[in-house]
Amino acid sequence: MEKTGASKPVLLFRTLSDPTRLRLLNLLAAGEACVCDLHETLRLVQPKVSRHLALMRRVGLVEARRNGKWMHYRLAKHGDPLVRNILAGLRAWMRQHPRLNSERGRLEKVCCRNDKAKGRERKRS
Amino acid sequence: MEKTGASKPVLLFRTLSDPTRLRLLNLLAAGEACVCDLHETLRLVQPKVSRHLALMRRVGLVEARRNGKWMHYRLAKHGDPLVRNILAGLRAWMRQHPRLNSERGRLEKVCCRNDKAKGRERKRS
DNA sequence: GACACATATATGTTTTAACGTATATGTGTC
DNA sequence: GACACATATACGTTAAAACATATATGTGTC
Repeated sequence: MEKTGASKPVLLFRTLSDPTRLRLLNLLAAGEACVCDLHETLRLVQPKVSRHLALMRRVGLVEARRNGKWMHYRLAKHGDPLVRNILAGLRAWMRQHPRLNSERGRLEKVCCRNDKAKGRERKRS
Repeated sequence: MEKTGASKPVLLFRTLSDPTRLRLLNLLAAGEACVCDLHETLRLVQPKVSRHLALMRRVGLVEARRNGKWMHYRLAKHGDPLVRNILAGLRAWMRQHPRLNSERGRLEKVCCRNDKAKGRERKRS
């Protein structure tokens, strides 16, 4: 392994080279979110979202935090200048992309709705 | 096609997510080079190098120029800030990578040697 | 046109990654 | 412990990428 020495950026780029993962990163750029919000916003089946999040987590792009039944994902704080640089460029690109912007907008609504549901659930107890 | 709108960076990242292509970019970061110099430096079979160069050319990462029998490849001038940003970060990373540095060093020697051969060939005519 | 050399592409095969679906794990409530 | 819900993983299938090898193209020389 690691014959040519370029394996770290290769892994990074490979991880970024999937539309679903970029859409997830786009949503997470707006802040922390739980899996249900993400998969509902993107209208993707839950295992698909979980799988991609797990992959990005292994690579160190995102971090996770459990809160009761919910897993909250967020962008990782990247010490590596290469990663920081690339993510900054990517976020700039995403900000001027209509469809991705509207997905971020949709996430807010979904989050809101789900937070209320969670609230109600807690009230019942 | 283009359902989520993130296809451009996806293509870019996918193109960058291969060790051979990164090694080629690393060599081209030092300047123009012809296919024979590249495949000799990396000790890879020629079709493999040609294939990867063709792919990067289609994506717009590199440009080519024919000079007699030889095809010279160079990094493309990237108008797109995303590409520029990413390539700048990548080059910075490569510069501090020993194995990639030594490959760039080897390229110089190979180039030198091949240029002499080309010169001799031209002299013969 | 015949030949040599540099480069490109085509072909068949193998590897890798994404997918959908099913199922497992983990947590809170009763 | 039984159940409901959120999330994760396992499994079999399908699609994409990389590969080695063979062959085609393109250019210069005679």
